[in-house]
Formats: sequence, C-alpha cells, structure tokens
Amino acid sequence: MIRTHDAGSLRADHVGETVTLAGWVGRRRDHGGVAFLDLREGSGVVQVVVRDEEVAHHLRSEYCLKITGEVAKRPEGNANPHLPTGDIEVIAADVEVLSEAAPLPFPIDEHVQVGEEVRLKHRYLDLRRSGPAAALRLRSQVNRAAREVLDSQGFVEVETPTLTRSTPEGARDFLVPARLQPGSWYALPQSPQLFKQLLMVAGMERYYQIARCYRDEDFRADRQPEFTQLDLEMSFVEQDDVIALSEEILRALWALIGVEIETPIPRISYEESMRRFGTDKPDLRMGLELVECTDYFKDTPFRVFQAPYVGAVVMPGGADQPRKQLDAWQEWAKQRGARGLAYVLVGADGELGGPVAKNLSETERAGLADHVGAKPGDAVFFAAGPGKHSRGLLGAARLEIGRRVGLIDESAWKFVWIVDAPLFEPTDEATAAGDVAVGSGAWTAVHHAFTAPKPECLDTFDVDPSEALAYAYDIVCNGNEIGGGSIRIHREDVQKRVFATMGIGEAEAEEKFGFLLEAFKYGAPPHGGIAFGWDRICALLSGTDSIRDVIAFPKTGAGYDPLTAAPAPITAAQRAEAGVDAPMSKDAKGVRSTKDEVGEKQQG
RNA sequence: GGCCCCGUAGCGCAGUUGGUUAGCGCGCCGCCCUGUCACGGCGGAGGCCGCGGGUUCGAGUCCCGUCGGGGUCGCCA
Repeated sequence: MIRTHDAGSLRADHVGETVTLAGWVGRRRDHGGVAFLDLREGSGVVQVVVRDEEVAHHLRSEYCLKITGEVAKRPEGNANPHLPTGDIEVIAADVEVLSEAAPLPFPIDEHVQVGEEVRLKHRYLDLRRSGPAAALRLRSQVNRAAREVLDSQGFVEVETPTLTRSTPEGARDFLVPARLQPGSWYALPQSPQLFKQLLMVAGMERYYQIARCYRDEDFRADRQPEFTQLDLEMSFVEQDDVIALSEEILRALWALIGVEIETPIPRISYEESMRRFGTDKPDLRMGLELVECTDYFKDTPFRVFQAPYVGAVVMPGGADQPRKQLDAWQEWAKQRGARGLAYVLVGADGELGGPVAKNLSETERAGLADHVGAKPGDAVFFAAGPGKHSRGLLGAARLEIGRRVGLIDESAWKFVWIVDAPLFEPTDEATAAGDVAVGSGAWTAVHHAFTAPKPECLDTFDVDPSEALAYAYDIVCNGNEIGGGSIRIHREDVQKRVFATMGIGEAEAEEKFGFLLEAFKYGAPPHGGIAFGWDRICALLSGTDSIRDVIAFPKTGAGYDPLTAAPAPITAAQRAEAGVDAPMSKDAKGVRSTKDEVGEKQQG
C-alpha cells in the first residue's frame, strides 16, 4: 500500500508517529506562510499542515496526493470538534502529487446543491461526496447482511441467465439479437422467476440471488430499466415459513441503521387494506382511515351518491381552507382521472357547509359528522362510483391530507404484510372498475400465472375466479411495497387449470412455458418464495426518495445514461452481424403473435 | 401516451409591466496573507439566456413548436 494509515482513523494516540497518507485535496486554506489542506479519502478527512509555501501554492482541489508527515496535536484552541480527527493534524514533511485535477464541473462539497443531471454525467465525482458515497457503502452492508442471514439458513446462491427467453411477468422485454440465429432474439429477464422454480425442481431446496432484472417500461423516481431484487425460493414450505424468513432478513437490514423491527410483523388482508386505506400498500405511519358510506347514503336524494360505492375521508381542520384551495383539490382529483372530489365542511358550530351539503336529506346531514367521525372544523371528502376507483381516490386523498396536515410520523418505520389477495382479476379494466361480476373467460393473474390458489380455493378457483384467493403475500413499509411473493403451483394439473382460466390454451402454454410444465412432471416439490425490491429498500435505509441515489450508475427517466451516453447507435457492420434485420420467417410471425396475446393477458 | 414544473456563466440562482451595457453567491485564474477549518483581502476572466419559428420599434421576459431534465397519472412484480 502507498499509505501507512487511513486518514480518517488518526486520533490523539497517534501523536508523534510518522505516517504516510494518500487521498484527495478537499478544501484548502492558504495563509501564505502556512497552508491547511483537508485531505479526504475513504475513511474520512484529516487536516494537513504544509509550511512550505512553494509546495502548497500550486496545489488545487481534488489533486491526488501522497503525504508523509508527523501526527501532531493541534495547538491549544485550534481543535475542530466537528471532525473525528479534529484534535490532531499531520505536519507534512513530504508532499507528492500523484495526480493533478482539472477544474471541476461542480464542487465536491457537502453543502453545495448540485443538479442531478450534471452529477450523473460525472458520477465518479459525485461519488467522492460523502452522502452519495455513504449510500453505496450502506448498500454493500445491506447485501452482506442479507447474505449472512441466508447463508446461516443453508441457502445456496445461484446465478441464473440474463440471456434468456421472455418470462411472463407482463412487462415489455428488452431484446438482444442472436447472431448465430438471425431473426431470433434473447430477452433479458424481468425476474428469475422461472429459473428459481426450476432450481426447486432440481432439489436445491433453498435458493437466493441478488438478481438484476430488466423491464422496458416508462420510468419513475422508483423505477429504472434495470433494477435489483433479492430473489429467493424455498421448497417444502408454507406461507408462514417464507414470511418468518423474510422478517429475519428485514430485521438484519434495519439493524444496520439502528432500527429494531418488532416481529411478527402484522398482517392484514388485501380486502381489509383496500377497505380501510384504499390501497394495497397502506402507509401506517398515520391513522385516518376511509369511512364506508354506501349504506349511509342508500336512500340519498343526491344523485352523485347513488353509486355502487360511497366512501369518505376526513381532513382534520380542513373546514377553514379558502375556496381556492378547495378548488385545487378538485384539480388534484381530476389529475387522477376522477370527475372531482365532493366535500362537506363541518363548521365550528357543527353546521354543514360546502356545495354538497344542501343536496343531502335532513337526516343525512344530521348524522353525517358522527358517521364519518368528523369534528367541528374538519372537512370531509367523498368519492362515489365504482368501488376500486373510488377507494383508490380516497386512499390517495388520505395520503395527501397526511402530508398537508402533517399527520405522518416521519421517524416511524411501519411494516405490514398484505395477504389473501385475489388470485385473478377481470382482464377488462372497465368491468373491473365497475366491480361488476363478469361471466366467463377474461381473467388475468393478479400476481403472476404461477401463484397457487389458497388451499381452500383449490377446487373452486376456476369455477368462481372472482372469489379465489391467492397464496401470496406482499411486504409493505411506510406505504412502499418492498417485496412480494407467493406459494407456487407445483402440480401440472393445477397449473393447466390456471392457464385455462386465463384463457391460455394448451398450445400457447406449451409454446411459452413448455419447459416448466415438463419439469413439473418429474416430482416437483411444493415451493414458494419472495423477491425484495432491493433498490427501494436501500433507498429507504439511506433516507432518500429516489432509487437513483443508491445505484452506482443510474439512468435518467428516458433510460439514458448521461455518463456513457448509452444507448447509442450501432454501425452498419454491427447491424448486419447482429442479425437485427433478418427477414421474419412464417414460423416467427406465428410465435410473435402468440407472444403478444399471452403478454397482454398476463399484465398485472 | 396525458398533465404539471424547470432549462440564464463551470455550479446554485435573481432578472420588475417587454425597454440602455444581463446580475448575485460559490467555483476558476493572478497577486497578497503564519493558525485556518464553508479562512480572509485586492484584481480578473467567463453568457448562442436549451434550440427553431412568430408577435413587436424592441424579447431572457409574450405566443407556437421542439429538445433535455424532474414529478405525476396511464403503464409496470
């Protein structure tokens, strides 16, 4: 090693030692006869004193230096209590410039705000800053902690292919041309789902992988075209086993930031979550639940409330909002595809105000505040219409209210399992939104096509798909879904019935998943697993809103990498060699259309 | 794909009702400074106001389009 000590590790007991350090010039304070350099490297920062003005004068920010000198106690009154190394300094005897630095595109400084675009373009400089660097180091610890838990439980870490056939999650695939078979393409995996099930058939019994996944969809703050899952699968287990293991992993992760998760983590059913919070990923850092009003308004004269579902959510202290702000709520609702957000204001005297109030009957008005739990001074927002949509709107309103009124306990970590989700949902969105039972055929898997029905639904799931519950579980933290999994189908006959319910014929199933169905013929063990959204979990642990902050080299919203400028055009020669333009064979056309159809039916 | 916000010096931003030579802070360059720690002082360089069109006597400012970034809905285990 070029250095003898880590700069950040030096303390008062090193005083008198001669050390050699290597790192970067942070801030420098040149007083003419004496200059102070903040030498920064992975372990931290230490102040170096250079008394030779000839040496110090030409040093610049981010020069990479090797410094030899003696550790000295700082003169009386000159200690810096803000620095771990603040009691001492290194008196430089020799300064060697290992590497000069050009003027920087942005300052490497803690307290200077820099735009994300320029940071990503020079991400290697961004990562010299303590915040971004800490995020990557924490992520490394997260990986280690998970591996320790899984290793102690006898899990086998297996790498699965990234050049593969499309897996059936339902997102768009990234495709890679196959040079040796022009016209045929690999797909990058959306997840290792099928491979991990095959590993169960293979008798690995306990598999895990920190797996890169690829989905070609529109991106968000919490989405990247390539992202990471902690993916695992276990044989001979039931839901409780996977949940127990998951909780052990989560405890180990949150312990890294000094948080103890209480286990068992509470579980609520999908139905209950939708009813109380209007979402399948409730943020339990705040109370304020939705109030069912369908029965309350069953004889209402107000036409808007003559709907299959009417619900409400209270905004504490919302009655004194100016008209402008109440109008803004209407805009807010319209942005989410609703017609508006009906509201009633409860006056200080208990009298109801707002445009909706006068449309209600005398009795309805009398008992309303009581029914929804509103106090004088509160506002009550209503949504009426198809259940799913209305609940979704109220659920979003609940969160928005929480943010505006400050109901969310930002210091809390609230975990919850969402269990007993429906196995299927109607393919037709309009029908689904209307909550109207549909007759036959058009069903799609809520989770994915390999999720087992709960044991009690095993006989009836294809007779009455709307009532069938999935043997699935999602883990939610502070309103973020951070993982989800299921017990899988391991019987060929059940798998075929699920495919049939989804309208996937035998030929299609054979074409698409023939290798899996074949595998299930040879003594497939019962198995189940879970996948955690690793980027999101790391972002939560780092206290950042964007997963880009916990990815070493992230892409922008358009899937562009500002650093390497990928994706980039290819040459004509590359095109020809890759076989991108190979004519489509008749066969290929057939395969393609089958694919499209299946893909569509398996959305969600 | 829809909607909202933002593009002004290397970075962060200001720029009035459309009106002379487009500013401020940091950084950068030069000189000075022996105890600073977001050191300080003096001086200096640095601009296709994202791009294209339009309105106007006159556009950083108003209008249309476009590109880029961020957010959000759709989409997405």
